[in-house]
Amino acid sequence: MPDTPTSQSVFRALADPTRRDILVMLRGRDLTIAEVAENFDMTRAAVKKHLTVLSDGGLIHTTTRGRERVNSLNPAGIGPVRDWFSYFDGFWDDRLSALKDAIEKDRQ
Amino acid sequence: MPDTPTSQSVFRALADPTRRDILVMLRGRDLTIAEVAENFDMTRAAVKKHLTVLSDGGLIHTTTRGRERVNSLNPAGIGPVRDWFSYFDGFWDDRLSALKDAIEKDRQ
DNA sequence: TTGACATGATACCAATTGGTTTCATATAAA
DNA sequence: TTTATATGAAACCAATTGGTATCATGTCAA
Repeated sequence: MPDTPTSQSVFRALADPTRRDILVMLRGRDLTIAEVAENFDMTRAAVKKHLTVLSDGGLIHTTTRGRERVNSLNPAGIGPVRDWFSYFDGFWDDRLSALKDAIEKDRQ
Repeated sequence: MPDTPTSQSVFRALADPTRRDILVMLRGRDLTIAEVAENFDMTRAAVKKHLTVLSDGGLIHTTTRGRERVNSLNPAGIGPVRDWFSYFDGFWDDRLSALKDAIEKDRQ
């Protein structure tokens, strides 16, 4: 049983481009480790490590199917990131809107 | 002039807890390097490095005020992250809704 | 059972990262 | 002008990271 994902483990998981690509891949369908590894120019062992980091971050979960391990996106995994970004509610959005308005105005 | 921030530079900037804390700090008001550094148990030089990474990621921008450098949040900086997450539009949200519905149903 | 396959786990390595110290430079203030 | 302040920059260091190769374990198939 992994620890409950912390903000740190999620942000860390998202920090690597290979891991972000894996997430995009899993968006379509669940994949075994070997299937994920086919898409990269690195060993299965390296891919396995990335999958472990993604799992620690709660962004995927893994089930056993015979001798295979099937990796799936965890839809709730993004939660801590959303939560963290909520610190900026009323900042990013407000200022972004203000920026858009300013650009609009500038065009006229 | 820094390079245009890539997804990678933004995600990398967000991966460190100190840097995320700095962003939260800057939410309230703009701060000089020394002011930011007061809040951490590390040297100004270390804080400066973090600020450079945040700047490379386009999450802050810096202006000169005499001998001081004032750091401010860049509201547009979060853009690449939003863009990347849009790969999952119709996944995270849909499945989260489905999950919520399932939980609701289970309660009844 | 025996062999092939899918994965787990470990040791190892080079590059990156987050931190330090030290020194140089530019601006403010006495 | 002299001195203190705020920052920039570089050299250096230990820990972490992303990768490899190797070997052990568990499962499927003939």
